[in-house]
Amino acid sequence: MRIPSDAGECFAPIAAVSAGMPLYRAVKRALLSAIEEARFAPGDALPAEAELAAAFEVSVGTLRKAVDELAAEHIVVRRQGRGTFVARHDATRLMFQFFHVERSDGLRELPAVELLTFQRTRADETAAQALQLRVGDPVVEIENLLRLQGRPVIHDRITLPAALFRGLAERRIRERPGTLYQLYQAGFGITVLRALERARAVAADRVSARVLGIAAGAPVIEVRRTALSFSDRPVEHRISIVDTARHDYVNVLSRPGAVP
Amino acid sequence: MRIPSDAGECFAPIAAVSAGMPLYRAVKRALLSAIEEARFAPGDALPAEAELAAAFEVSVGTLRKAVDELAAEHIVVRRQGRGTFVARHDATRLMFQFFHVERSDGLRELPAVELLTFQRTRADETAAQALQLRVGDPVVEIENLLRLQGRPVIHDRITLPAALFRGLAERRIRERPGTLYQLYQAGFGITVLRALERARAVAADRVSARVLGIAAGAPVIEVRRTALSFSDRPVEHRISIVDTARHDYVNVLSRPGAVP
DNA sequence: CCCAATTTGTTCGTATGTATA
DNA sequence: TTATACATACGAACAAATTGG
Repeated sequence: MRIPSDAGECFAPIAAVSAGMPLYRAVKRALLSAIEEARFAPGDALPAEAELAAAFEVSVGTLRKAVDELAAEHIVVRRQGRGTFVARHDATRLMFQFFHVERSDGLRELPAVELLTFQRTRADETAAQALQLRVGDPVVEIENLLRLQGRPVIHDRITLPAALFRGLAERRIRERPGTLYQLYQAGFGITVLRALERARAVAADRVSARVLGIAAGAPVIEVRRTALSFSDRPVEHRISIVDTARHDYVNVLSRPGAVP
Repeated sequence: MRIPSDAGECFAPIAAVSAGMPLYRAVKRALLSAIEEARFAPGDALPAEAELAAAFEVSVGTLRKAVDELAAEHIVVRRQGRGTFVARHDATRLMFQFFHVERSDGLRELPAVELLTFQRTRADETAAQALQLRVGDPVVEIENLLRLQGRPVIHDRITLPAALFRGLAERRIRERPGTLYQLYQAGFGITVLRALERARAVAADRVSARVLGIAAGAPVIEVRRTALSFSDRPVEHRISIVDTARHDYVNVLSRPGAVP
């Protein structure tokens, strides 16, 4: 026996909200808002489908269609027999969704990260534009070196809006147990959902060349990434210098799932 | 009044085929096979959902789930009130699914293509591996120059398995009305469904530098693309040299649709 | 311009299968 | 074993877009 649950307290019947929108989309928005407002934290289970359907006063099929889209966007994860959970960042997700450098022979490997510098400063024009800040707004700048097979391959310069990362200190980065995005999520309630990347070839500047142990002027890829959270809000700007002598920057196009 | 249609002639009842597979997936496979075998050509309408469901002896809901996945993979396109159509390559699809260079200010533009060379030759090791051929197998090599805003930006060297492109002649490429992938599809029954791209930074070689009007040795991005058709069969190998002085190689991550 | 037929899109409700604890 | 949860499948009804008369 089980207490009839509390989904009714969490969600109001929909309908009124939907303006020309299909019902399942209105349900999706409501669920999205609940997750965004942290009424369900990463790792939490959502109420069961039947409960949610009852709370929203929609059929199970409609509720499922809403959850289908959230699952396709990696915002929730479904596990048959267990429940539906708010997606949590982990090494696997980083690897397959956000890490795009692999060995030329195709082998993928988790990078070993070394923090080089940490400083509080003010947004320059590039960072301000990417993060939708004003020039001079306070930001945190992090410089990382990523190694693959012990060899330095990526030099990252990361810019974070200080307003979103209150209390971020060098220690928290050094002593974090998992990935940086796990720290964003667990430590600051910021979930990175997707990212835009633009790459170009440049000659390695002196700093990156020294860090990566290559000749200054060697051709490297510069990747500028803007990481987005809910409502496409930018939460991180990152410039990566990638030594592509033994590694590639990969781009798998159009994989809406398995293509069996 | 309408003749009861011929879907019954095209498809047999499913069930027997499915071995541990969900029914909707067996239906999907059957539809996929029909499209792959060109029983429905690109641009053709599939039979109506009700017809297909009747032919397969499944419910409309099950049929819809199968078609949902095909639509998500861009293999078919649905149009409310009109029907479901086998996807056809066009400039828009090229632009959004396969063309990843855009101006640094974010503006996208269709490239103007100039054919530089066309020759029949034999696969080298790189091409053979990418195309799953043996070294020395006959291939067609095409060299293209792509301009954006009149300025040369991309130098393509394309390798095609001659066995798949019987009768391909320089004229057909020069006189094609649309994109190269449209020619593959309309002229040779080869549909490019997705592609894998690996990029690295290199110093421009003398040939590409001259073609692109840049200094030899300037840093450029080299993109190696393998285009895949049904069952992930490789049908094209392409090495693109991209001048990223004014343009970027873009990678939009995790966009399973709109994120509203 | 409107109407009717056709087709996909949305929603409902129910029943059964399968994985998990 | 039992209960719970998601996964699959069915069938029906209505909405919305399109087309042609």
